[in-house]
Amino acid sequence: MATIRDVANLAGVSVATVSRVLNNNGYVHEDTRKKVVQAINKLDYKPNAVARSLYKKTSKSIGFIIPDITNPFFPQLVRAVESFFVEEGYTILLFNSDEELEHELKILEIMESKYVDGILIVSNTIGKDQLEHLSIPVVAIDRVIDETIPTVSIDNYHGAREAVRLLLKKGCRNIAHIRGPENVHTAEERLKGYLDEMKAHSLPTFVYVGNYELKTSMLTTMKLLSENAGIDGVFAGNDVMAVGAIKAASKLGIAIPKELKIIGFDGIELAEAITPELTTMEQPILKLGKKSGELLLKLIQGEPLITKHVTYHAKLVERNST
Amino acid sequence: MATIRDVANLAGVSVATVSRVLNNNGYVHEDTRKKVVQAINKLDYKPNAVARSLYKKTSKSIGFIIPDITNPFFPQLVRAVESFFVEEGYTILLFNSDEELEHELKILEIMESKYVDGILIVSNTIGKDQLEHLSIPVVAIDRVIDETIPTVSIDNYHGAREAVRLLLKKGCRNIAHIRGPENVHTAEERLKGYLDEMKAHSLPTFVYVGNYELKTSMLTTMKLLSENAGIDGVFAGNDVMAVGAIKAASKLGIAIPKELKIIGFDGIELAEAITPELTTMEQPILKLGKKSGELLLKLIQGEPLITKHVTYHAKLVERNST
DNA sequence: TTGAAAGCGCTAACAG
DNA sequence: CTGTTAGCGCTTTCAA
Repeated sequence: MATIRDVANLAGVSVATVSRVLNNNGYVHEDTRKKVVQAINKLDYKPNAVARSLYKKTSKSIGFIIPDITNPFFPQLVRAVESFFVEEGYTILLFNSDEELEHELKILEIMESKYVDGILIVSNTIGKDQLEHLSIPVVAIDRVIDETIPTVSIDNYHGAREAVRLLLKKGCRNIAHIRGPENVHTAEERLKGYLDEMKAHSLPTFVYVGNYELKTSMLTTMKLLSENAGIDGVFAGNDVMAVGAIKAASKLGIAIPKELKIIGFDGIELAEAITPELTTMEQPILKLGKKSGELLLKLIQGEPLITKHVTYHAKLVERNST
Repeated sequence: MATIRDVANLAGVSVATVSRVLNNNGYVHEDTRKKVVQAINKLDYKPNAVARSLYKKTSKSIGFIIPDITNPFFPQLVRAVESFFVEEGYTILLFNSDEELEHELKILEIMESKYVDGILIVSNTIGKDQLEHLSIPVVAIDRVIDETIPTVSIDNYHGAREAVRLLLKKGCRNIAHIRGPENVHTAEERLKGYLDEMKAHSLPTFVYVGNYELKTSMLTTMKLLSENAGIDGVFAGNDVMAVGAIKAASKLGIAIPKELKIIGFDGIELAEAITPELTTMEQPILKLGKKSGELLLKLIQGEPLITKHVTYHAKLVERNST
């Protein structure tokens, strides 16, 4: 690999001059510029990003921590984030944390030592303390970690209420909720929305704990259906669990949506792939990704954030499961 | 951020000594080591990976190019690769190429300038020429790029034959194939397998071109069913298209598997999420990821590769669509 | 308009 | 066992 020195020698100039044409700053005579460019081409010279990083204390890279890329919610988010930052000349370092705090902390250390310019994180486990002392800008996605740290998320509470409202409108009266894991912020909010909406209509509530996974949800649905006669609607805490609920109904020979109506939350692609297609509260996943990229970039560039917290709304998408 | 010099000053030793305790090489007296360790802790010092990279010409990072993380085949692959390399102390730079050559080449340049230690790539578009002159070890996954470059893939040809054989065994005689995009290696191999197996049984062939996507495949299936009476089996080039075929059948009111049997290829999680669950030729995706990691790591460490090409076999997983 | 030289933080000879 | 020093490849004063 050719270095800046090789280019300088070949062009018969100093490295400083080469650096100037590389970065397009400072004065450099048109003739010398040409010589330098020629040398660059001839040697197929590419500036060494590591050396540059060392000096500039910036790496043109973003660290992105997600729980698990295998969870269908994240591929789209990652894609949106990556697209945004590639445009801006940044590279994405991707880490799966499995929501394990210890792992997350290790990742944070790696990021510090690698001089990442900014951090994007989706986590329930991490707290503001571990993030604040970081000296690297951070934006949280999907889950609010703390008032002080910038966040892009959606209004889970009202989304949940709207989901329940649809079931109500469709005639359901005995609506069960399969909630996401305890202590997970999104799951708690959605639960609260369900509870409040049901209470507002003086209807009974049926809450079962799921873990945002398909198989467990299928089993849970079977259980909840056998334990409670007359359930005519299910609001699942996310789409994956809703799909599990649909599978359960189909195994039990229960007709959807005639006998049982099911609504999910998230708007992942899977919702459209299955039969019947799943009605869901669709999150603007791409927007989440893009907006969090924008906030982080501003932070990196030292601009102040007017609003630290951006909240989007989930949109009802009616399909065939209701 | 504290530097090695700060640590040295605080501990009252030279930077060399600090470096020695950091890297655990060379002699250093137990007492001095202790002083250094204390200073490190006191300052919460983390070695600067960028500076280290510059000197060692290695970055402890791996570049990974995939077409699109949004394609359900890749999350699992990425996860497997990431898990493997995290263990080994490497970081993953993830890039989506959309299979665009121009984009792939730009990514390669970025990787060179960032001193990535190794490259993993899934691509149909790139050729050996652009990879060979690279001076960074490369391992191709899923698709053979060239004899000369190490590859981990599966035997698509025989997998396809086995898929067709199952349909045959189940009594199908008019089996259609929705193939993947033209010029895509995996798609060509699977097509060849289908053709040869059908020919071996002197059965007619029906080939339609898909693009590995769900919606197109659904439309294509409708078309193929309307154009050819008596189709009783469909071998889809991948699971996503098989799901599309199932949706088409369900829209048309065709019973699966009674009237029409469908088999896919890949073994993605979606196959199990839908109803009826999809029979498929399951690829050992995790193994693919792990093995390619192993090969790349050997290459990085300068060990010779005994076998440049590792081929796995897809495994028939019978579910309810056949 | 250009070059010399210092230095980003670290590692690895080389002396001592 | 420890310190001095020369880089890794680049950017940026400071002079010329």
